Amino acid sequence: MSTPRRMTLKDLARELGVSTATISNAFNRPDQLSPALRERILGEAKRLGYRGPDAKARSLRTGRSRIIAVVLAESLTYSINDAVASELLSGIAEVLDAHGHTLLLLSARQMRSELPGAASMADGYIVYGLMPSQDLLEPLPPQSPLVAVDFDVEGRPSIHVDDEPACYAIARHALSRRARRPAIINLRLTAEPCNGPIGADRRLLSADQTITRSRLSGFYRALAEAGHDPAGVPMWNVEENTFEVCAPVLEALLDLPEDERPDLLLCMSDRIALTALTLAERRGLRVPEDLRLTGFDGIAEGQYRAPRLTTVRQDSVEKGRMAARMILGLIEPRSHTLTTDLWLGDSCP
Amino acid sequence: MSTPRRMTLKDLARELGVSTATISNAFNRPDQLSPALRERILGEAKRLGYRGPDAKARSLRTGRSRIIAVVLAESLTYSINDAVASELLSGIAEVLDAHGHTLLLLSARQMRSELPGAASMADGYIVYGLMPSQDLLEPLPPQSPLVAVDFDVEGRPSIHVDDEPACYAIARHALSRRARRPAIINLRLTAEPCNGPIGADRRLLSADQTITRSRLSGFYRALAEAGHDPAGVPMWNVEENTFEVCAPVLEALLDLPEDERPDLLLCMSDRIALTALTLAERRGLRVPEDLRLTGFDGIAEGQYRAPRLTTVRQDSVEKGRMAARMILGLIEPRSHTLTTDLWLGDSCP
DNA sequence: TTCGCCATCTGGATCGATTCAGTTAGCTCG
DNA sequence: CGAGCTAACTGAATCGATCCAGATGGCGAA
Repeated sequence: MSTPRRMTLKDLARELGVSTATISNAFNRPDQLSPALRERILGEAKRLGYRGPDAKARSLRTGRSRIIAVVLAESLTYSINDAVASELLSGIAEVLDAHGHTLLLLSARQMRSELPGAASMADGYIVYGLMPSQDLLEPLPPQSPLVAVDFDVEGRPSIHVDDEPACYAIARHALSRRARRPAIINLRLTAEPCNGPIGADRRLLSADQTITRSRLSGFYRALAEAGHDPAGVPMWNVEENTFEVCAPVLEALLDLPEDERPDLLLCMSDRIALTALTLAERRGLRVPEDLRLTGFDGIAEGQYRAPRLTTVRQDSVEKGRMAARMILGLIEPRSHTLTTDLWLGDSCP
Repeated sequence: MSTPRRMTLKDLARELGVSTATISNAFNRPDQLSPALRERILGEAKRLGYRGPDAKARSLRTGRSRIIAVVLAESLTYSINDAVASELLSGIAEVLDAHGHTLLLLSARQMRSELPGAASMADGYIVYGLMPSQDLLEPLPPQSPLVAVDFDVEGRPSIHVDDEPACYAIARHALSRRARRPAIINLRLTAEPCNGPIGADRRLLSADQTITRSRLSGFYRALAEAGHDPAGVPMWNVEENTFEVCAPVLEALLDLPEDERPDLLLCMSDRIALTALTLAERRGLRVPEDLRLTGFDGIAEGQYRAPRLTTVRQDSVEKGRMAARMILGLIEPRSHTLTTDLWLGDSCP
């Protein structure tokens, strides 16, 4: 006889001899009916195994699903297994949960012309770190709220940290002690994959990823100020902010003959810097004596290792909270730039 | 004047002079109408800006939402920023996406008596690594499919790896070279938090987390076989599989006087072992000469560092794929145990 | 010619709630 | 006493699709 059809609000109304509107009110608007009746309804509901109004029906009727979709750049593996992204997500989840919403996870590669499954029914979209040039946002319902994190979308609010000044500051600090041969290790520049050294032709101007461009621009400013020709400073690219992708690139760099090997690495993330640290130690290079390193993000691991990482601390949890509040309409949707702190560690004293 | 009301299937039908059923078929059942008409409908739909059938309405009518919820133990911060969990998630996402489903993320702490927001409308639930004793699953709709990963739920399919034999094998290998003072570092044992050394009273029998119990039991078997009294082997607990939570515990352990300090650490995860490795190096302890280490999971980072980690490799991506296939009904829902590989590295040769 | 069949298309009931515009009863107040 | 008001509750339309049970027409076979 299969399943005995889930009990509906109407069944419960019939059972209790009241109208469906009253049942609905008992669940959603306590002030619309007498406490006594409400008690009786909720009690009977529990007794009869009615599990509350059906979410699918409610979302059709009200037009709201209580789902917020988070669109992550790249694959989920990459985006999720990353201290920064996971802090962002937990900040988002914290606020959503406190307001009865849930989080749908989408990766950029799912942004085909038609959104998969239920993605189109989200009440809003938080989009994290896409490349502006890839126009992946077209399939999103144009009317729904959208907040961009770490990049910009024309006409939409976005949340950033002060990447440029922060990178200027950390690079300035690093260059206050003379560097014979500084180098920049940067995160993905463009949609086109590229691991390894980058020629001057494919640099700042072509940088598509917003944070990469801002951070780079901060580094350049400090380098120029310190008397280096930014265009002449070696730059190496890593496609993904993971140990396994960074490692080969950094190994190639560290295996350069001593007179070509950089003595200062301005890294665009702590993950890169920590990978460099691990690989340097393995080669018997001393940090900071033989190699100085700066990071970005301020992830916990960087502060536990010896030497402690010199880095820029950003509060990704707060970034997530703010994005969520904005998408829920708890604060005015308007672009924000959060501040960061310079953490002087031992990797670049 | 607000928004000019989203165009509906009915509007499109009127516009084209066909029935709504035909429009619906054009989108969902191409074989139910002539190719020519279908062409015309899809063309006109695009021209008029009709973005396809509304997901909310569809899910009410069909009873399916195309959403699969993944319930993660603990907070999202902890669960997500973990190589194993993120591999699991990406395996799940890969399969879901290929079949037009999307992934809703829930944390165990959201499992209150009423599921938040749209969580109750999921078509199925994949639950990861909860403690069986905390009965968090009660709020889930009892009829919907459920797959448990890394633990068991009465009467439901689950997916495991062969924790016990794998841990037996790696401990047996580790103990084949005489250990003066082995110790076990294990993941959370019970719902009640506990970081640090654990007395014999709160051990195997009280272990609530399924994988902890299985792994521990494998270690015990090998220890007993090697002539150690398992109950006498020091055991230290870490609450979370993160650098920042493991570090203080391991620091306390490594700072013991030399004659009390373990010379072999059987760790329940690579994260623990890698943290131990980092902290040991910082103290000038040589691995494996002064301290031997084994891990579990086979995460990438462990194979890049020197010394390479001796560990048990499990395929978490495949675990995720299998869970997703099961929940979508692509394979028979039945408990599975995946096999693992022993990877002999240099941390415990 | 007539019958049956298939391909194609249609009408309308239905999914399970929410919500708005009432209705009723009880109470207050001049 | 009766008008007016409010609190408490109701009936029915509605959200936007899906999908069953037909209706229609054209074509081939007997």
